[in-house]
Amino acid sequence: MPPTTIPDIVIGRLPVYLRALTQFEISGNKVTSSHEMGEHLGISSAQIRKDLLHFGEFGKQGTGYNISYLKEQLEVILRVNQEWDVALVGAGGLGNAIVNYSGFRGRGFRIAVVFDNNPAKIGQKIDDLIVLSADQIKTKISKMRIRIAMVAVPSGQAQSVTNKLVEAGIESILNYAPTSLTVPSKVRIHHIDPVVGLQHMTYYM
Amino acid sequence: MPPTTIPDIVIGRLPVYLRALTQFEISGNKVTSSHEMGEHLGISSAQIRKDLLHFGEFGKQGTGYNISYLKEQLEVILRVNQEWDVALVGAGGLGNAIVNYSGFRGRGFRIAVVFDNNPAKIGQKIDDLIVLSADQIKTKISKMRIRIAMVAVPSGQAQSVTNKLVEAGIESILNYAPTSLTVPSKVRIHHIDPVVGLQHMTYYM
DNA sequence: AAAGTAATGTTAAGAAAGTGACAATACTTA
DNA sequence: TAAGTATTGTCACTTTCTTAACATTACTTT
Repeated sequence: MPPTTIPDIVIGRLPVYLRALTQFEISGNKVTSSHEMGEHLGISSAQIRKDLLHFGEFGKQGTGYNISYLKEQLEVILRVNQEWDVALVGAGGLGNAIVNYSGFRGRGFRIAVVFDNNPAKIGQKIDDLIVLSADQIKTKISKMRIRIAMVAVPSGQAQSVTNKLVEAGIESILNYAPTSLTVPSKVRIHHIDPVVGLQHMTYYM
Repeated sequence: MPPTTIPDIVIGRLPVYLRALTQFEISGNKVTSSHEMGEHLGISSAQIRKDLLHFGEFGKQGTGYNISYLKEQLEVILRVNQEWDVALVGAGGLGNAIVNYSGFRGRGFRIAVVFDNNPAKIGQKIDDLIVLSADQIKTKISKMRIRIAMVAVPSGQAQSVTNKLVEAGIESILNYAPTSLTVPSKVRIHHIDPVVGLQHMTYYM
């Protein structure tokens, strides 16, 4: 199954399926169906079946999907059957919240290092991690072989920080700054902007 | 131009266009083009023109788009030419970061009230706001006529909090908990889950 | 054991979204 | 002023995505 042929929009739904399966598992269920998942997520059952079929046959006709098995398979597909070290730039309020956020662990990610350019922040501890100077981004990330980073600095600094990260060899960036960023095409980027979601909804109000 | 006929996916891109225009404006530009915007956002110029044309003719042939004019128009379309009061449930690390986040102001939103169910948190001040008991969600939201809420509580409590919000008359919810939520069809919901973005990217790594 | 029920895997049709091309228009330069 | 350049508004085409339908398979009940 060559990954190149699978639409990106399908890949984007897999983490949502994975999250739903975790919920079902916590509820004590062993088996689910495309219908149940679709109901829960507001997606048609046909779409879920078709999406999964891009990667193999994970269900049993007449029965449905074994939750823990399908979960494992999705974790392998999404490469989160391992834990990725992630670098965080920005140790302000948002950065602190990100480090203390418990939702990364157990879903494939671990904040391994934090940078900031504010001398008052450097050297301070955030939950086990000592904040390093932004000057060390390149050396530290190279040395630690970190491939994923999060940007949680003010908009004005986001592009220059991103440039440093790219230079350091980062391949994927999660950007919390409310600004678009320019990166080489080989670097993947995702944006977390709550206002985009809010404005999308106010259109309908 | 009847709003009902405009695809939701188009609406979803408007906040991104608006954000880009703000960036251009900060850079001191007065005029932009669909080509420049597309370049900046990684979207084709034809798509941007087509999206905007759903709402009217905002550009001038040969010249491009006046940034401040197009910005104003998008703000009107998205209903953010006003400031919406937003209720926040959850005064933990994430809730604190949300209240202190400066990115809502100036983009149409203001955190107007904060709730938590932890007695240790109730009565505490977060940046001008006093944390109220979650028991007051219904009365307070009704009284203040708040229509938008954010959920920043642990996954296990997210659904019950959401139910309360819906009962209080909330129309749009921004959910920070890493879980899907069930709401009546009249209620709009958006999810902020950083792990979904990360897992989307690790697929390609 | 047979009939009934449930759910997948799979295909084809339909719907939606995106792209390319170009006439019309505005500005710029010689 | 005339020619050249830039860029929108717009349409038709192409590609992509979604949905509906159903044969096949597995389980459940009588």
